[in-house]
Amino acid sequence: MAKEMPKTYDHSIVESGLYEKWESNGYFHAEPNPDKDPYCIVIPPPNITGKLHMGHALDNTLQDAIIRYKRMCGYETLWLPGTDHASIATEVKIITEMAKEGLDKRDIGREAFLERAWDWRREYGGAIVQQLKKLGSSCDWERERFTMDEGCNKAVTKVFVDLYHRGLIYRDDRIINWCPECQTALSDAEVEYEEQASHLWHVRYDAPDKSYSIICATTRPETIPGDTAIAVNPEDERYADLIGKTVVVPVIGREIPIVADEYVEKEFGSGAVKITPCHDPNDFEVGVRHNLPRIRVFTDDGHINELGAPYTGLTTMECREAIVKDMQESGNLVKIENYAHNVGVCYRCHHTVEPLTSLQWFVKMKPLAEAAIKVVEEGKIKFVPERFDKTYYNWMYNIRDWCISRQLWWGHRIPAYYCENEACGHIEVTLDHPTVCPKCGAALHQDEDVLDTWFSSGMWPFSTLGWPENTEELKYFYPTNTLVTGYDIIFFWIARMIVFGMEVMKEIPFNTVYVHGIVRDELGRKMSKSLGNGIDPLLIISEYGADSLRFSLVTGNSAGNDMRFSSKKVEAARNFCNKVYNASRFVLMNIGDEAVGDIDMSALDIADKWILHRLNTIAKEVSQNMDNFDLNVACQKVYDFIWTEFCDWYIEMAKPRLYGEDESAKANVKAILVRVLGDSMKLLHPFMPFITEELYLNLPGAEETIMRSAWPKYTEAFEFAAEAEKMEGIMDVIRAIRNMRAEMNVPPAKKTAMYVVTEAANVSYFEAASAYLMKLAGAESVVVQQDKQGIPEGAVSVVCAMGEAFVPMNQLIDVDKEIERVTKEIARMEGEIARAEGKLNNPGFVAKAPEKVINEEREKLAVARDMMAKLQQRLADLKK
RNA sequence: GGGAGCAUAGCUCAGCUGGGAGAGCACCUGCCUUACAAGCAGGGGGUCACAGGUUCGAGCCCUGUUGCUCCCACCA
Repeated sequence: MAKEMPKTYDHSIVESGLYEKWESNGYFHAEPNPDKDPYCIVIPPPNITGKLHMGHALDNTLQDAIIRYKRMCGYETLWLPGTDHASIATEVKIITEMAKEGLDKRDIGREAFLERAWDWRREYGGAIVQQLKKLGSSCDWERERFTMDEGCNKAVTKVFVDLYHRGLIYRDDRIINWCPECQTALSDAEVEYEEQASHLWHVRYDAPDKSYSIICATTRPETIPGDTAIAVNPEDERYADLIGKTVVVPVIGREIPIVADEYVEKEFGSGAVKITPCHDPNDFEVGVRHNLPRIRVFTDDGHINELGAPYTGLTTMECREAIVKDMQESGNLVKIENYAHNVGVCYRCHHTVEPLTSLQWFVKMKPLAEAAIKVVEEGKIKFVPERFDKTYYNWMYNIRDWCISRQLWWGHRIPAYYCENEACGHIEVTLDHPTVCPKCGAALHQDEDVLDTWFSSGMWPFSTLGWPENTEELKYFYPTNTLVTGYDIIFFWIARMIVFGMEVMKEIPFNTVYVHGIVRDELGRKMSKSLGNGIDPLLIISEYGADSLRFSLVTGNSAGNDMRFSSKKVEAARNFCNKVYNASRFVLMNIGDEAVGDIDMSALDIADKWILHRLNTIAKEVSQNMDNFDLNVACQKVYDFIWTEFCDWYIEMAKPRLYGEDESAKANVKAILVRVLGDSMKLLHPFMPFITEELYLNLPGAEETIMRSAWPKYTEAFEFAAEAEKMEGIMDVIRAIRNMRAEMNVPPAKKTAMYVVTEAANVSYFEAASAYLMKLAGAESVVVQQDKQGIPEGAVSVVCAMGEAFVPMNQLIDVDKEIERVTKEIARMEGEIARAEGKLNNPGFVAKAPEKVINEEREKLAVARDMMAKLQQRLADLKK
């Protein structure tokens, strides 16, 4: 096997067949299992319009890492996948596509349009699923769901009907955000704000008899035809005597009252505001308070209607220009100021949103928010990192009613049926599809509108598990465990899931929300279509492999923070794959074809104990980090362990025995190599599923798949703290000798004799490690002793904490350079002694610091003084 | 107006409950040492934004300042 392995890792070979095998063997599948604890993640369902982007890659890498870890830990692990119909996003795309064929959705009608939408879903909805598979996502595809499948439809309808009958969903003519481009209402969350340079137009409203006037400023003169009042602050003396009087709307000529309302700030502008209840949310409230008439002058498609005469038929922008011009002519326009203000735009099409009054369906959020706030306050749901609970509270405390009806066709149609008998006017909201009015027997027709796409995604954690049926899955996996998502959809989605979970299930939907940031481009810019700076994860995967992409997304950044995508980082990850691959190649080449037995724990040498101890420690730490959702730290630790400790040190230290004659030593070192490599693969598997599976399966004694093998756990048997510490001390000596050789320009090939002088307690350790000194520090022979007898005069000394190494190579060295090196060491040691003495001479430190810290400091000082003495001796010898 | 985050090596970023500053990349030196040049060995480089405070001890905790970013609200 090993002999045919090429020197360089090729991800394309390894990553091609594995996923299919995993999937067909059912490794991702979960079933309610009373013998195991459940662990469940529901995927944030990607839109069916979607193509995998870096955000998905990050989001799903994190989920997969968590789910694979938990699976190996022995949980019955379900990662439940699915896609979102994405009502408005999809409809916009389909309409755009149709427009290219010269078609309008109204031309083909609702049914034909929906057919087309389902076709779209069939055609594109699967693409993202395939892309998730490329990434290695271990989802249970047998349980794949869609927000508009039968079960979800049932859940959505039932929740709507129940909330309606409990008075938590209502229909009203209120001000909403209207996108004239998408021709639908939007929720507040679906409006984004952009600062735009504009003007502030100061307009004078005259009294009918011109005996007085009042000046108002506006950023939207096109709303003037809809004015139904002027408001001033009740405390404002300037206008006190005008309250209750009327003025005339310029150009329009209609008389409107002047009202007093606290909402008006005296200091801003002229202290008087024109009130247009139908086209501004604040004005709407003023209108309600003062019982003002509502004159809506905009049409749904952004034009002026007949109530806006004489501007009827113009677009809002044309109207703005026209009315400004007309007011200039009439002399009512007093002043135009430059002014920057925020304009709301549609989050899907980015067209300016018009606030306007419209008959829509709303969810009463205040009562629903209470429970949702409480469970976070009580810590039943935790955000990781914690600070995102503030974002959540901020939204929840200031929650406003949620407009859920959309004037779209692609989505869940609202289960409200209107009696066609106007005299009856009954509205029937029900799960059935009634055709006649239960009150009067007349015909019924269903509401034309569909629900906000986030209404259905809010139910995702329980609708996907079978609710409203009380399925085994629901009982077993709900509440789910972790929800992984970006901070940008806390409002859209997280908040609504918690609300619905508490309202419908009376139970939290998940206990942890792991929040990650945005993947930006290498310059730190948001990836966007308009900038064209998006990086396609699939291209990265084909060039470097999914493992490398995943690794680069997990390491080097912490939860909740944005990160920059860096191809250098992916390359570094690819190099790591190569490293791991070659380590495996080395092991396979050396274990040969014979079976590898168990580790003989009675025959471990110091290096063996060290690597097993380190493996054990890393397994414990990595588990803790995973449990704390510090995935980056966990991944980094595994990386360091494999590369530095296992590859750079242990494999090198294994070579003398592997290439030696002692068969039992050889057998044991093979067993250890297999064990450490195997466990390393397991620890790395959550992050790099493909390569780890491949390399694991090559090892003797491997189980059927790494993904269902047992996660390495801390074991008492591998606890060798004392020996490991000695080994680290010996490694220090090796490093110091290498350092000295490099500084002295000793050719790497030049081997020398070596004498180690150390205290009695360390002699056996150094003797046990003499092979390593030869292999790694360029020794051709090693003598360990407690004094300096027999050491050739003038041998170079390397002073370390655990002992002093003497390397006789007088001819090779430059005495002046050596003096310089030792002098530098002395200076360093002086600093060390001063630091330790400073601490220990501080009475406060000795009195208050923990004993352990004080003892460590004393130990350090003792070692430093000992080393100092040796260094000074050495310097004196050199100067002789 | 409210809230949050960031400021650490040339670059990108880690740094767990406070106990001698780390990684990757880049840079310098030497090595094709039969697992790996996508590599090995060695090295240089940081008043941890600034100012105070708490503490025996602060990159980490508290207060303030400066700069940058983001979210929410929306004073027309």
